[in-house]
Amino acid sequence: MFKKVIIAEDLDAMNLGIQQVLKDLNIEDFQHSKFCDEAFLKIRAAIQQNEPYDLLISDLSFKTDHRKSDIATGDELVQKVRELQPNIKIIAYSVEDKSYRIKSLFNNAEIDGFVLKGLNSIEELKKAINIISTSDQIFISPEVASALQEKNNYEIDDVDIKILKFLSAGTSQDEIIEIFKSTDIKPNSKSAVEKRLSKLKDFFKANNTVHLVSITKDMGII
Amino acid sequence: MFKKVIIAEDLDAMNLGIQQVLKDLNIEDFQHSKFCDEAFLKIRAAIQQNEPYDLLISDLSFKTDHRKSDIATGDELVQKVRELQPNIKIIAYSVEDKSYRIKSLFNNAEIDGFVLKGLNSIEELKKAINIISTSDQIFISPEVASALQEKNNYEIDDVDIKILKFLSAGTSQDEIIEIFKSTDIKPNSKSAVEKRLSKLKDFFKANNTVHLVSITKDMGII
DNA sequence: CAGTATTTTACGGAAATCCATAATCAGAAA
DNA sequence: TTTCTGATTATGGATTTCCGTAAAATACTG
Repeated sequence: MFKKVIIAEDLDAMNLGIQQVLKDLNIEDFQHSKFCDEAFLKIRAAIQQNEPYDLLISDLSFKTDHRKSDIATGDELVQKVRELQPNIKIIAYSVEDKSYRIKSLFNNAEIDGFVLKGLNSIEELKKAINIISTSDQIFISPEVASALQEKNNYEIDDVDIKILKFLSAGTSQDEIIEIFKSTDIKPNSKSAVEKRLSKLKDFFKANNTVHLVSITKDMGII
Repeated sequence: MFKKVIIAEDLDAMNLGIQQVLKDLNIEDFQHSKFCDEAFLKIRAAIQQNEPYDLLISDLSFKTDHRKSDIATGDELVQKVRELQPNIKIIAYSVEDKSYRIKSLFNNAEIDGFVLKGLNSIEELKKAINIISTSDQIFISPEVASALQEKNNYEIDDVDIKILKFLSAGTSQDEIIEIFKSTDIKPNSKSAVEKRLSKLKDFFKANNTVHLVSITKDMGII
């Protein structure tokens, strides 16, 4: 079982629930952080003191802080922690149920577990901790387990996401092309951007650009 | 102080926090529901048994249920409860920080308090309960208090929202006009819809329709 | 190197939208 | 009734997006 655990979660009411889980599992040594960068600093300090954490339990969405913080989202935190301490176990604990984002957490940050905050998430969190502490298996809440099986035949790349983000920020296609040209982004012709958009609309079954942006916003891609 | 309280909140981990608050305030008689319609039925039953609730603490967003439910969101719940039992006190307890939606809760459902889930929301919830139980004042978390002061000089009406919703669902302007004509919605000419859109873009400082839908989605209007 | 495939770019017409102006209509006031 | 006012509708042209086709550039293969 894990000896030393850190929790990154900003909602105080939610923190109580997680701490209850750890107490039930007889894990005494845990800290929690309400801010992403604070959590990161604690993890780094623990490594330097030769007493690294075994487990990070992290929320994904944090209230945007008044002070400007280096790490704003749980996704970033998890990513950076994985780079800093490759052997730490990570559980994401979130209401996020968009398969695209969950899959990306497993693939990119190589998290070990994903627990969906929900009606019985406390029990699920316990189960996740048990499984992950005793084996190298991953855990994922049953409601979203299908996310990992979906195979995206078509891969959405960085440029696609850039285009979508610009569109949702009110940039016209022509302006996007200008920006791409001036910042040396590879395919920057009118037709290239148009073709990408058309592929995206096809992929997401969107009737038009407005619809496309609406869908991808809902999915949490942008 | 309140004698009988009901909580509508689906996340089990969050429930623990709220219950802690009630215990701290020596409120013994409370129930919680994980589903909106369940909460509504309990409130109605309590009235029929002549033991109505004094206070409803409700979340706003609920996981969409597998079973189809009559009441899907906290907004609806709060609205219906207010109609059913006008004298009940209602506190909304949510991460929602969009001023438009908060204002609408106070104006339409006449909630008595709004507590923003956050770093210190447990203390705020206590304070809210204290204030509301002893007076007819309203309570609103300081971070979002400004929501009530903003005066929208321009009022967005139902038709505006219908248009925005259709747009974000991929309906073209022409199709919207068709739909409006066939369902007898008052201004249903091409130019009327265009004019409304242009006003909306002006109001929300949107560069184009994609931007407009993106902004209004972010604001929680659609 | 020649030949083939894939990607990127170019072009052009159709469709949709954007936007300003003018005509029409309905209700209120004179 | 007439006149005024504001709201709705109509019209037309500029701009943007949409979408297919084709040329050009690049990569890949034997």
